[in-house]
Amino acid sequence: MRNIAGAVDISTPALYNHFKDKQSLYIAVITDTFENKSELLLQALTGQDKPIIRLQNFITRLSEVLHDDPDFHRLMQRELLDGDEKRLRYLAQEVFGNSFQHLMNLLIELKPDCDAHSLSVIIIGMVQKPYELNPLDRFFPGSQPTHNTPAHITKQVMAVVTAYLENRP
Amino acid sequence: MRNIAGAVDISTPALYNHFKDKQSLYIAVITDTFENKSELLLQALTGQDKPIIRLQNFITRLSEVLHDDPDFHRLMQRELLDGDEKRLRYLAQEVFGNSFQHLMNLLIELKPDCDAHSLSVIIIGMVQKPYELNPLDRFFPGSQPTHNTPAHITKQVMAVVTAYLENRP
DNA sequence: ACACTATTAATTAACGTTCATTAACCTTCT
DNA sequence: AGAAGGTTAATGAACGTTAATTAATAGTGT
Repeated sequence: MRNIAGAVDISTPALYNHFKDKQSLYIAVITDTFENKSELLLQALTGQDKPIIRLQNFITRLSEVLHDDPDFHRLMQRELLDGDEKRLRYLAQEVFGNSFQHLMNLLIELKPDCDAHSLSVIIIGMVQKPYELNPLDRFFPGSQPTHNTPAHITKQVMAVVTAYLENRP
Repeated sequence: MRNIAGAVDISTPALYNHFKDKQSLYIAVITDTFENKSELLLQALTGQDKPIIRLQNFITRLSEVLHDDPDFHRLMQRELLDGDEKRLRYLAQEVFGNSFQHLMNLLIELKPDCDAHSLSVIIIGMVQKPYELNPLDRFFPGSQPTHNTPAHITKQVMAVVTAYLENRP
């Protein structure tokens, strides 16, 4: 609370005129941050384009969001680690549930016999992990900063995913 | 420190007979935990089997490790979020660097023209994300506990990866 | 137009906890 | 004798929060 107050140049108790306590300030931050982002993702998934293009738009958008706003990513990871049940349920149902459902529908359109749920999780993992691993990756052999741009990630992920979607067993 | 002391049934100051301070206790925990796991992964990658089988062994092993020891996963995520540069360098170079290098070599064997670094990160993402998303996923539509077993994850990830590896453009 | 009042939002000072850590001392083996 | 490992009590810092007070702003009756 002292740090936040300092960052906006007011005294610590003045914060309490705007937020009841630390918990409700935190929830306000979470709500504001996540609702903006989920709106962006939903747009990409529900456009007028062909399914494969919508998938690509989603991957690009998710990648951009993670790239442009590292705080969003950190906040998400922190919630996944330590969020209590109530907040996680809110995030799952009210914030990201809709996008996740649309992603699954999209994948079923593209490959009717696929396990849409598992595949959705896997795709999110492919996109997000480069950013997550970044602090470690900097010290890995073969690491290049260009590997963490949305364009590069989209290209790589799409290559893998389309190979799977077009694969007729 | 109080909690840890309580968990091993000694008073808090008694901890200081065994660890200089909280920081060095934490580092001891990290070192112990991660060195065990990286050894397991390295074994899977460097066996006598055919490359594709070694890849599958790696995916299975990583999945098992994450599944059987949730504390390992949490510790890893926490380090990625908040670890200072020194600790991250140690983890990258001394603990996981070797495995990462072997994973890249393996992928180049399987698909010489691939971007081994990006693909390695992507594969790790596919395996790890189901566990990472688990707290949220429980509230998603279509979520099933069986989706988080090592066997299921290995199957799904291998299906996607082999489709990409076998894909001849 | 103007005094009166209520609300909002800021300030300084302080309180009560919790936390990691240390000091001083005791017990028990070798 | 002394090293190892335990205890209780105390210390100082950091943290979230409240109390008491004050300055500024908006609304209202005259």
